[in-house]
Amino acid sequence: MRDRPKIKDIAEKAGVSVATVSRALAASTLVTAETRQRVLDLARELDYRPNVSARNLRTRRSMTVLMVVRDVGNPFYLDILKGVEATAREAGYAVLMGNTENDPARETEYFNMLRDGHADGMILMTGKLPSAGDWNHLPVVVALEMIEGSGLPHVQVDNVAAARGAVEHLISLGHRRIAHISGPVPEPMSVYRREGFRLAMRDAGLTIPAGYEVRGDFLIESGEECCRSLFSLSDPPTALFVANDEMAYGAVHELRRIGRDVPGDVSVVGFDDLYLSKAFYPPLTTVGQPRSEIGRTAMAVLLGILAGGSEGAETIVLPTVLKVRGSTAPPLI
Amino acid sequence: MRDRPKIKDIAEKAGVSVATVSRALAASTLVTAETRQRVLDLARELDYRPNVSARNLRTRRSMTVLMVVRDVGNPFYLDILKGVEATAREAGYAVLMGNTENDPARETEYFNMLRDGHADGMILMTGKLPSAGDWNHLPVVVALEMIEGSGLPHVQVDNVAAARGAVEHLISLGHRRIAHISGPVPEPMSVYRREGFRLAMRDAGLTIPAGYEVRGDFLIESGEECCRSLFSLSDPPTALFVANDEMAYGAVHELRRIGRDVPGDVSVVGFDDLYLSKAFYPPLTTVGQPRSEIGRTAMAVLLGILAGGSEGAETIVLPTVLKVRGSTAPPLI
DNA sequence: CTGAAAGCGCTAACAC
DNA sequence: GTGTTAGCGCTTTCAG
Repeated sequence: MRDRPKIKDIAEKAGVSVATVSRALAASTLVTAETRQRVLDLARELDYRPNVSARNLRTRRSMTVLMVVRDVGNPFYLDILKGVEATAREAGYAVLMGNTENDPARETEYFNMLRDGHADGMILMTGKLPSAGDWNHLPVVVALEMIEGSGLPHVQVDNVAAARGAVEHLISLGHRRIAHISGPVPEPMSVYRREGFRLAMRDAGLTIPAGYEVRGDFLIESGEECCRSLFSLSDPPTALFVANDEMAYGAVHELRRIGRDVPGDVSVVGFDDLYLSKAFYPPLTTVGQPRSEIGRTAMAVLLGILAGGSEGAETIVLPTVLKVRGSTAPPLI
Repeated sequence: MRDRPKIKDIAEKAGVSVATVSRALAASTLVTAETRQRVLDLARELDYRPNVSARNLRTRRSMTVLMVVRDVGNPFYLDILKGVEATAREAGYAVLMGNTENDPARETEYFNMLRDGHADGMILMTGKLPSAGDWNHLPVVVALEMIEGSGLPHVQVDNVAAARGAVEHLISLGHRRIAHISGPVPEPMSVYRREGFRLAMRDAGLTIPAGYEVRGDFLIESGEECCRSLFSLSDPPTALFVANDEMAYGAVHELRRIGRDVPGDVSVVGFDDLYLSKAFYPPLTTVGQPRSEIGRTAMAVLLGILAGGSEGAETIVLPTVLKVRGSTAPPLI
């Protein structure tokens, strides 16, 4: 940073004005090919790099986007981040990471970064907006989660339909006593997946016994605990639809501990298809989300907004795929 | 961004100069407590936020650091990122993500971001420096990997000693036919872990049979392939030391496929202690790295450099812990 | 303690 | 086509 050559240095050496250099660098048509080449050569020779702060100040853009998640430590976000990153860099944008850890103050703080010029737009995956303030006109794309009534564009999957499909798979195998380990209801995503479970059961004419819906928090340990609770019932289930893979890992772990074979005694379906789920034992049947594509699409929508395009609060729904693997089988009876 | 209040607006309303407002906002001692309060109140009222581009241009700092990895999609980096992020934000720094995917052009590009003012410093976890150019005086901290002769500060673990400890664990259980699935030698980290394997074997007076060292690439699939190669030997091993957990998952997968029980027939030790390794079946014995602390420490060292402190190329070595779980047991014989 | 004024390095009118 | 000039919004001398 210290003593870096600036446009003025190039201008002097080239015997032209700073404006011409700026134009040449910007590949403007308003320059002779010859002067342009001279400037370019000089720039390379001096190892010139434009100062981004100066450029940002002048253009009022930062060429940076903010990707905000609840927990950077969650592997689920990885492929999404990768998709966002790839699409962003193709368009010349850098990606800043934001991590809220469910702290309202930090949620607000990241929104403020949009206003102080830190970033031009945001991909929001926390599922919530700061309580105070008017955030609706900001260049924000909601991904993964759903913020009802926000008027913001969304990129997501149909959690209800996907969950329903997963439960229908269990039903089609012959299961009738199916339990659900849900996420942290009443968060929308958890509610949707539970709703899919209920719809599938209802459509098959099956009732959900008392105690067959237990609430977890998406972490491995809570999968174990919920499973324990389910198998202390007098009439335990033969199949589990678990709202995410991590809790499914925990559930399988617990089942093994209490001596139940998966899928021999109990079938288990997860949700998300984390990349380790196929290496899991038994390989986990689960709902695959197109994570990388969610990231790419969300970024593409954001780029559209930043380019001054679509103001409409479109909702893009991407398809899920049920990955049938080794953790599901027909019931014993 | 549009029509945001600026310092000038506050100055006018407060009836002071912009300089005074700037000072008040910076909590300078050169302002009366009273004027300061007036400015602060006004700032809150107008919902003022300083423009970062302007500030960065003037101060010649971006208050941003760059964290560069080979592959953002690798879960291994998660806790490190989390540690970096936490320490960075405490100090008022934002974290930009860089993803090289082993592309030399991108590696150079991220270094250039240091020079164009995009970031003030960098935490480098790719294990390599761009070939051309003089990067040694830049505020860069190498984490996780080792770049010999770079003259840069490092934050890492002792891979040789850790690997050695893992193999000694297998030896102490009674194993003598121990094989090693290595990472992509000759990358330093892979070489070190293999070196630890060799030292432990040598010290125990054990020889390494031909074909007992196979080279993988750190991915699940290569664990499977390497394992297949090992168990097509006429005299296969009774224990495996695998250079990372992902390949260990693949190896266990393959062992199961060919009908070998883990740890009954074959013991397996991994390296990294990914957070799913304890939910794996069998729970994986592995070397735990203090990932979050690596991130925090690397960022702390970088902050020290940015504060104009230590120029010395210190190397900080953090401790590893062997997590003995269910994938290792004494050999059958 | 406060104000006036000078830029940080760049882009974009506006002239020629 | 090219040069001149005026800022972008902020911090920081330098006077007072």
